[in-house]
Amino acid sequence: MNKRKISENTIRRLPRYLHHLSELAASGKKCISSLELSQILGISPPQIRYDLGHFGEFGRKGYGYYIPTIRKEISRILGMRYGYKAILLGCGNIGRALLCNFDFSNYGFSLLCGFDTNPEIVGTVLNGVEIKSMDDLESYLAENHVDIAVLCVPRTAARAVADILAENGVEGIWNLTDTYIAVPQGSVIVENVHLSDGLLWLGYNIKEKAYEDEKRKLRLARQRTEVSE
Amino acid sequence: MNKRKISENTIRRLPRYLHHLSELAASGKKCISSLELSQILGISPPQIRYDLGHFGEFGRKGYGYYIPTIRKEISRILGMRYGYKAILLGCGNIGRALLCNFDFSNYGFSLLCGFDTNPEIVGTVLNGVEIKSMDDLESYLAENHVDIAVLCVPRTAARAVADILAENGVEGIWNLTDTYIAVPQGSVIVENVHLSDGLLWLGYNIKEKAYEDEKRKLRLARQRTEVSE
DNA sequence: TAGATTGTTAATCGATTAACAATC
DNA sequence: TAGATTGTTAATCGATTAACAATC
Repeated sequence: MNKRKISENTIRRLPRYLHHLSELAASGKKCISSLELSQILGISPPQIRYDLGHFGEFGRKGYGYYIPTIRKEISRILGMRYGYKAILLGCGNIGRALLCNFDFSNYGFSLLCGFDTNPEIVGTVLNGVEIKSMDDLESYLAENHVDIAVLCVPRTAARAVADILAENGVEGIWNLTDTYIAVPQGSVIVENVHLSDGLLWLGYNIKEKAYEDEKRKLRLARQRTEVSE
Repeated sequence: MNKRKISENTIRRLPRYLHHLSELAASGKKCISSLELSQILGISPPQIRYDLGHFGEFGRKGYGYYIPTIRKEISRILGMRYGYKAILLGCGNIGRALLCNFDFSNYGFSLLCGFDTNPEIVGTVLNGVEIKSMDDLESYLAENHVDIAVLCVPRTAARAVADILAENGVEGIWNLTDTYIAVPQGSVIVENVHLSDGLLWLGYNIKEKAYEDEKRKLRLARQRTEVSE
């Protein structure tokens, strides 16, 4: 372990390592080499060793990595033991889907409450989480420390709500609206999910694959003609 | 424009370009330089020019890019004009959220129907989309060409459903379940969204920022002591 | 001990950017 | 024309990987 710079890509890979290691642990596996892990992840063995090497020496030469140790270490690196406090803004379809299905505690977060503007759901409890009025957001933030806001409001409200969050000490915004949010450098940290980007990426790759398949077919047809001549 | 290799990063940036250009178009802007666009996107001007340069010469020297042209070009590159056919698997909370809120047609996709196992919702219509029985999935795929499957089933069913999709000619899987799916090289293309990865990334960055802030505070305190001595 | 596998450096590879000719 | 900005090459920067000493 040394002070070499940790790349953004390394950080982005850590949650993936954790996910697969948890699956392996659930299946009863205790130990794994970087080679075996690389086959599951599609990431090269030196890449895995280098990534982990930024944070310490977690493996054992000649054996590999002990899964419980490495899971604990990655959780620690990701800050999962801090019990970050989260609130959820906007309990429409997406917000409700997260409220009801997403297991925040499994990732070391605790979801304090939700906020919405609709008077019909304000005051109700969804999956054990109370829905408060959006009007009370600022006063709530003044009285409670919130680390992360899960932003699920309509796109038209996204910027305004993000500003309130940033001005009131929220550390991070998990932006699940269908727009991007930009904040000044050094202010709140934003993860812009923007789901549709992944769908468009798929569309591009399907187009390219069809094109490549077509090219290969033509090449094969040409070869066959040449042989028969 | 030439045959230089197009990087994965370039493709991943295209949907973002498109999103911001659409917002600019909606605000009535007609023309933009790579410099101005870079300030909106946080991507360097040469990066933008280089990215676009892979696909053609869309700008005008001395002026910049005409927004309608560049939007059309990026849509074309992403394959948005092919009207890809999509189906949605699993109409639980997340699936329903996408059915009701996600504007597939806005991204050039058409959502044909949904599938679920719950007999109470099979046969119903949600936001104009018919929900069919999961039992009929294979026969549906045999009779209809489907480009993309939006996978929202429970994680326990994810792999089994993905296999059926891959074996029956679906080109791409937009995997919104909370697990990763691996398929053989050259088979169906998978986009593993795995939402929680982004949340963990936020957690890491909050931890690091707190640590950096702490270090800076200590440094300042030390400097002040030295000055007063 | 022999075999296996880590941790880490140096070499390589690929992505970004600086710079500038072309030209609107 | 002068000023602005693209498109593209060459230079730089950073990320990945090959290789191997260390060692379980």
